[in-house]
Amino acid sequence: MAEQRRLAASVRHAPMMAEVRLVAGIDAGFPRHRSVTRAAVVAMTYPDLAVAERAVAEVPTTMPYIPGLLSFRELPAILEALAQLTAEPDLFLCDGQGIAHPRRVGIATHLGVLLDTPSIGVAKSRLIGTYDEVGAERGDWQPLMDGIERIGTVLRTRQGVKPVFVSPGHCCDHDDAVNWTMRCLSRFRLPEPIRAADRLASNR
DNA sequence: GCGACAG
DNA sequence: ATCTTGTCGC
Repeated sequence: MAEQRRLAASVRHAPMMAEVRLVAGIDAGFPRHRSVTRAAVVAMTYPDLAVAERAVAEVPTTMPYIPGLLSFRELPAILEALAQLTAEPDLFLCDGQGIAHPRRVGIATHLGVLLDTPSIGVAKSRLIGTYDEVGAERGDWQPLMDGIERIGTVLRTRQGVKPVFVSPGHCCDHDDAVNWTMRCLSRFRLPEPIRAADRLASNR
């Protein structure tokens, strides 16, 4: 937690200005008894969303899952996979929270700060925060709040499915987080880069 | 002391 | 996250 408080001081949120040509999805899986962590990175061109490069890495699991400390469990494998990547993505989409975290350093933020690259957290469920019911249409959203502070957005990415929890990771703002999530969507609940990384990290 | 709790 | 059986919709 002390490390997270230190990282929090380096986080920047300002509207993204640089153009995005390559978006990378990040995810991790735990094959056979969780003793191994497998991370996957899939870089896609934008706006075509065509796979440009992929990387997978496996490392021994060293930490249990502890709510609020997820990045320390998954980042070692993720950094290993990123080291194998030839290209340098302009933006990272991570499976998990950005600043929608007790100390504002979810896995997307942690990764973004380490790489000093724009990143966005797209989580399938809530870690912290309160929000009002979200409209049923694709694109409908509600701010995710922690007291008086806005920490993210609860976004309906598709009609008839549970909304996702989007939050800025590093070097972007709430609008960027929502806009880039929407731009990387096809016909499913999660953005294409994350879906691709998800499949690579698990199996199939 | 009692719940809540990304993946 | 992972496991596992069954059901729903296109």
